[in-house]
Amino acid sequence: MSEAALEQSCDSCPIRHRAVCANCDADELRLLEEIKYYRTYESGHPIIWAGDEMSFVASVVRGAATLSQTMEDGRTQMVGLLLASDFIGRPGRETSAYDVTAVSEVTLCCFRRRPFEKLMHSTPHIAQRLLDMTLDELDAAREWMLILGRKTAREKIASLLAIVARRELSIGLTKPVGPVMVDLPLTREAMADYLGLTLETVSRQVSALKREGIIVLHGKRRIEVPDMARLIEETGDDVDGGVVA
Amino acid sequence: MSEAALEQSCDSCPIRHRAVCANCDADELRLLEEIKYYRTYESGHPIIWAGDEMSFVASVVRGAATLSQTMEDGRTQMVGLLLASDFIGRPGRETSAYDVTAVSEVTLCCFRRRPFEKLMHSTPHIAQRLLDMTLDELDAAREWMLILGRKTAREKIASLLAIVARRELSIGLTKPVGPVMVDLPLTREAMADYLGLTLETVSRQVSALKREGIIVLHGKRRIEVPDMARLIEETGDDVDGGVVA
DNA sequence: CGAGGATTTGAAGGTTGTCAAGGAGGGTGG
DNA sequence: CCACCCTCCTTGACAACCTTCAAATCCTCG
Repeated sequence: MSEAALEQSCDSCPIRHRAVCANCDADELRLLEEIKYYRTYESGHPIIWAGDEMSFVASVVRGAATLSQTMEDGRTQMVGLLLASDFIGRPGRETSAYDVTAVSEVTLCCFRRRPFEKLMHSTPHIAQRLLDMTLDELDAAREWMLILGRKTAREKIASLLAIVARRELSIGLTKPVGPVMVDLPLTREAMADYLGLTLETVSRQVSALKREGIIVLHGKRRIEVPDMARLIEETGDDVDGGVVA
Repeated sequence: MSEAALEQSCDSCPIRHRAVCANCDADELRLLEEIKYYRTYESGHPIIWAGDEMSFVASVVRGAATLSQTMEDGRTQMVGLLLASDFIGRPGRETSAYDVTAVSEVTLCCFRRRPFEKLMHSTPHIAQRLLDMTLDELDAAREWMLILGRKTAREKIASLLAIVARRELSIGLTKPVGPVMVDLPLTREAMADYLGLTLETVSRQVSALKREGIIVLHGKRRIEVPDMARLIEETGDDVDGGVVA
């Protein structure tokens, strides 16, 4: 990791209105700024290992990171995909329960843990926002449980693409009609760890969707979805938007 | 469902110190008592359907309920097991995202949703406690993701039994050493819906664990674990307590 | 005792995992 | 500038685990 020396004001922060600080007023922001610092991690590098002491909690400012668990024999399961504005760490807990890894260059806005916890008690705005974000994450985790437990390999792939596409749409990176471009910052192995599959199965199913024209690959990581409705049919979900996250 | 006419005071409530009201002082409890009422559901009966308007949120006082999602073609996945002191509903959301079903006779302590939401804003103790509980649920959901995505059928069964056993231990229903008795309020089908398996596979794996002496059945739903350590070996988890929930 | 649901068990088949080899792309050094 | 290497990806053959389909047994309740 590298220390980003620059002091950056919260006013110009790109995640100011979506992160854990979204509900804070000017005074509260000032308190946060006293305990915050930036840190950048290179793609592929670890941010925290499971069991490590967490000296900070943080917001993802830019880039993507994954949350994963690994069993003794090496089987690993991703349990979260952290994008801009997502929160890392659990107030009140000393150590991380998961591995956190940068999957692209990631910039974090870190808060020293102890002062942050104290601040949470004195400023309900932070705790309120964190509760909302945690409830959203819980819904997302439960949607994943359905995907992991009950969907076929093909449906899993389609679901992952649909979820990422939907998120890109919601941020406004693409228009809601016509072909959608999806930038997947994940290797085949990472996709497999997400979906509870092997990388070979992922590769086969991606190839199948490509053969059938449901997706078009532009390079390995850039995917075009000519017809979003057709992709969503492949997810197995209720067509009229029954999905949560 | 049936209305439980009895007025019950919070003072004698069995979940007083573990539910969403755990952090409340006497004054706050009085406010809660004004908007609370009890309701009982019979085993097998629905409490809420996904998409229904939620007029209340609630704490489970007694019994067990499940949270589940169902796909169009009938595949269902359980995403939560609600036991005594667990919270039902999401403040700020009008409708339920999941089916909630009683799997044993269940008594709920219900709060009308609107007043509860207002109370949450004025009394941080409630929001704080709810945040803690939600973070615990998120950890539990993520543990399930590992189970669903990466474990074998045998490991899944062992994990489910271990989780319920651990929970019974934490409530103090059994002693931490020697044989542990687990009361599983789930049919084989419900277990299957939990673990992302078919009921036949569940039955086969339970039989296998029984044959090998890792568990002893007393009737269909009551399970004895002679040696907890041996069961935990079968879960595939790190032996020295690496599991969260 | 009979009915119906829950559970167990068996046999066959399919989806996904495992093992293995080869291909594509990008960066480095001669 | 090109050969080489490394990583990621693709594809094939086979095996394993789990599901599906089917039937028998157990259990509870009227």
